[in-house]
Amino acid sequence: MRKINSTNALNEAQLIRNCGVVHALSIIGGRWKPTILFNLLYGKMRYNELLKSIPGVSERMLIAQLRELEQHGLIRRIVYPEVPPKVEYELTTLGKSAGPMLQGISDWGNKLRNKKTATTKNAAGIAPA
Amino acid sequence: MRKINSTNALNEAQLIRNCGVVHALSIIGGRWKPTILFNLLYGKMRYNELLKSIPGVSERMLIAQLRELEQHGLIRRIVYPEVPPKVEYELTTLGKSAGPMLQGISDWGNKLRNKKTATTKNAAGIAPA
DNA sequence: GCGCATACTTACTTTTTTGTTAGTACCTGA
DNA sequence: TCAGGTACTAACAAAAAAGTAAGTATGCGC
Repeated sequence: MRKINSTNALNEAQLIRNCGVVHALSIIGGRWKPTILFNLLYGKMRYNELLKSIPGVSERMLIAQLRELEQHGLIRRIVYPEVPPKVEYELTTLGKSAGPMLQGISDWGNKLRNKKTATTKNAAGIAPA
Repeated sequence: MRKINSTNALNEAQLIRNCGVVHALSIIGGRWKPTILFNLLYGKMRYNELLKSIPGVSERMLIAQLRELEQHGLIRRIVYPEVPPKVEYELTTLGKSAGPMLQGISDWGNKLRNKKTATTKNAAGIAPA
């Protein structure tokens, strides 16, 4: 849980106030949020669909990240009063507005990875597996 | 320290491989890196200058982040063989290439903050301090 | 030979994030 | 009445990130 008076928390709060990047990353950063957002860029998804399409997430983590994204207004939770339950998640306008930025970050990250692979080519010019 | 076989580390490694955003954030994310990079966008800086211009960093943290940025090839460490020592840090080409991306993230973060402030206006239309 | 300045290291503690496991609630159809 | 499907929740444990405090090396000027 967060200790609001730890140096750690105070530093973070101050950086969030002063640095747009830190602020943005506090909202879209973290282990699973980028992947969740990318999934939702293509349209609504149910909880179980997300769970299956993100290899490695635990239910706890998925729910936690969804809750945070919802609190920050990036996604909307749509509950259908059925049994068995049905819940869908979709991006809000704000969430969609993060799309180009995410794409920009993704492009930079991928370019970097390709560059690295290229640099590590062996004599035959074949990138390692 | 990192335990290379923890689920945590394995999940991270897998996401870094598959998601450009996670990959990029593993390099430019974290508490202090964005601020360091922004400082260096304007030119070379000495260790002590960085320390003073980033309120709240400890020496340990600053050094650790500088080392990581150096290892990832975003910055270059220039040592002048003088006494007292003089060390400068500057962005490499790769580091500079992160500039527009950082700006994009920053813009999104700042826009979000302004929007929030605007929404929290009181009846007189004056944003709270 | 002692303190000063710079750029770090090291050992250790606290805080935060992430993961594991075992539940809960609800109605349905067999 | 009992398993099945869906979307969670809660208690706890492990790992990672961040912070604290004290120390190191070097040559210079006094």
